[in-house]
Amino acid sequence: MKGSNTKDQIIAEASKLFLDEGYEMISMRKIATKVGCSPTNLYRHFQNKEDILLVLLERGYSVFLSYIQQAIDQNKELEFRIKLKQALKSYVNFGLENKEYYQLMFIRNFEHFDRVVIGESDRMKGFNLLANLIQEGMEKGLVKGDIEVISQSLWGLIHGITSLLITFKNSFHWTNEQSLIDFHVDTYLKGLLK
Amino acid sequence: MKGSNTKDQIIAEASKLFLDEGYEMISMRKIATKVGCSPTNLYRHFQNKEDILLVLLERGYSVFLSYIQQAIDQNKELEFRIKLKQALKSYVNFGLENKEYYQLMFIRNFEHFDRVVIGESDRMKGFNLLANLIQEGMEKGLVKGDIEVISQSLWGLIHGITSLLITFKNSFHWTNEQSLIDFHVDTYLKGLLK
Amino acid sequence: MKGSNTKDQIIAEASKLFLDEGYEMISMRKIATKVGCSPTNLYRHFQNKEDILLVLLERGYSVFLSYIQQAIDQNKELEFRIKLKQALKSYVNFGLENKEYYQLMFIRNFEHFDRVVIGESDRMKGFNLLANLIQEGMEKGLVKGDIEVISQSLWGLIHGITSLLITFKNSFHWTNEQSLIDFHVDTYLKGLLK
Amino acid sequence: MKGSNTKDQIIAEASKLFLDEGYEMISMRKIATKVGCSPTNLYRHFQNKEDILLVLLERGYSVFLSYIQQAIDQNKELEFRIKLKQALKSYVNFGLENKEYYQLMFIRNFEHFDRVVIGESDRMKGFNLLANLIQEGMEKGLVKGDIEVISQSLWGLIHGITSLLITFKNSFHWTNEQSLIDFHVDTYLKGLLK
DNA sequence: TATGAATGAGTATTCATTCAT
DNA sequence: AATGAATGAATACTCATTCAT
Repeated sequence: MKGSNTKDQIIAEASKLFLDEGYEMISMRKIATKVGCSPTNLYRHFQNKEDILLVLLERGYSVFLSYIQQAIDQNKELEFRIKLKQALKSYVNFGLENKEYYQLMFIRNFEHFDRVVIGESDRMKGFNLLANLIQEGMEKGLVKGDIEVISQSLWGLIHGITSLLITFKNSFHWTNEQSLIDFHVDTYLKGLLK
Repeated sequence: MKGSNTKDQIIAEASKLFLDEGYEMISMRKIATKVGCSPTNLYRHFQNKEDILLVLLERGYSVFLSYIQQAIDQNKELEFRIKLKQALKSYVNFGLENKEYYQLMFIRNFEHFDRVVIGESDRMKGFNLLANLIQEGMEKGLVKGDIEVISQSLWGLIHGITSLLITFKNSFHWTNEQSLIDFHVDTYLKGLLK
Repeated sequence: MKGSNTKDQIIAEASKLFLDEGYEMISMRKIATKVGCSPTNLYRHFQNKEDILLVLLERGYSVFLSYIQQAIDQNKELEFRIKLKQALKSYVNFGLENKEYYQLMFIRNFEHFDRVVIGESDRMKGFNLLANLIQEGMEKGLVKGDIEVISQSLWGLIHGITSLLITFKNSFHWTNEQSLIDFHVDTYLKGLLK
Repeated sequence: MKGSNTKDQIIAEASKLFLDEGYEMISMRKIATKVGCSPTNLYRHFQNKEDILLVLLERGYSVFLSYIQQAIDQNKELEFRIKLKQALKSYVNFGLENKEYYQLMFIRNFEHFDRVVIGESDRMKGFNLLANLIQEGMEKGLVKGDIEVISQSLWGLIHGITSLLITFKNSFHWTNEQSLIDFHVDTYLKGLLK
């Protein structure tokens, strides 16, 4: 009828496997076995292994952007501090709710794959949404400093907590996730704003 | 000193290769070629490929701890804020000056390798040095809150900026590194400290 | 006429591909892509890949025989030397004007394909037309010697120049084709005929 | 001690297989099986499949040149006609005594393999030895015409009989090989000389 | 301290072909 | 008359590793 079911299955299994064991450790055979089809059949749906990753990344970026955009849209009319905080939390939540995507998009670096560079601009789009917010804060006199420095620092702030929670999710004793994130963002914003 | 020269060469070449192309992409043959010896010879010095990584991680943790410890020792007598800031900056500098180690220790996750778990306690030691500092700040009344939450947030803060600078060192236009780090830490500490 | 258009297209594309890259290098998928249909569809028109080759060879032999026969018919009443020369030139021209067929029929050897043996008798028919001519020459007292030896030598003569011109058409600097062939045949016939 | 025995074995088995079934039909596995070693081991001795072919061709060209050169050297002082005939027969004999080499060098065309082009110049060397002989004949007034045309025609003469005897060795009833070759060359030379 | 020879298991990928529609 | 989905078997090649020397 609509999209092939197998293709979706492949994406689902591949993203799980890629996160759990790493892209290079996963063979087409392993994916096929999980999906329950022949390795050959994977090539009906994707040009090659890299192509699976590419499609995965594209989906990831699209979901990512919708997270950020939605947070900004929903809090349009609210106070700047709240709007900014919600956007930052949205970023972290995207990561925690989509660990596979986050890892592939922001922790691993696939730029040596030529075709993956496409994704770069998508990563940029998300970054720019953040930068625009900061710009707004500066215009309102709530934020001071170099907009590039501030944006990059903010990215570091939220990437740090997100990636740690993903990478060491099992090997470190984390306090309650949401309080940690709240504290993290609040503390930084207390220093940044006004 | 003691260890053979070849062994050091192997570690040097392996760590470069592991960072540049990823642990899984590097074969024993590639390492041997770089070192200029036979693949077989690697096995005289290391049990297997995983063992090279293990030794590498051990060295990395040792260097890492010395960075943090030194920062704390050197600023023992200074104001708490400065001491803390220097410790945090030390962490970041360790990463930037030892990108290979940092990536293997904090960005990649090798916990599926049984023997690597040993390293966990070393990572913990570094974390505890930080936590002790916070403890000191709390005792002095300069910091308030849950010590675990604060330590983890602080780790997120500095891991974020460090890992971004390493992972996307070529594919993102960064502002001046040191000013960025200064701003990053200062802003957060402004919010954290009394 | 009768056969579907697709079947002709398949034969046309397949023979080009087989010559350019070799029978083994060409996959059903490549043929299908060139034709612009699905690989599956090839099997509606041919039993399998070998069958495509077989049909191709059959067509080739039929064209081949018509070349030789026509040369003989058209020069029936002329002097023997001219008749023979025209027949020989016809052979060469068949090759040069049908390089794909010539290569498959006379340069490659597909006798390990059971079904291809059928073609053998066709190759024989062409050979026999030549032998008959020689027979005629012997009866007229113009040619002397063992008819088998002469026929085989003649075949070698024209096969040599034809196959070289086809196989090394790009990698050797040939003089003018037709003068070369004329010289080739004339020189030999000068030695052969009375 | 001297050269690895396995390498020679590989070359021996590969050349047989390449002739019998064709380069493309032969897999590394098949070669390894014949040799009695693992497929992997082939890669210790050759970079890849193409490299086996390349080494084979190089050996072939070297043997080929020695055949021709020897014939010329040995008959240096003899009458031109005999010298030329011996050179031509040498060419044919090289083919018949080294069918695998001849097929790979003169019947198949591997020029789409970049590295094989090297061989081109070697093929040229053999051709030039022939051309030089003709040149000598022309200087002695025994041969008349365009030297290029004559050389190419001569090549066609001997390639034709050689390649037919190799390609259709089993599927055609040949008269006695040596008488056929003698007749073939003699007839042509009768037309060519004086 | 080092290496050349070797291998079993694995890699991504392509093959000719079939089947249900 | 044609196709999309699928596959088992094969392809060239690379892997980490071992063993005899």
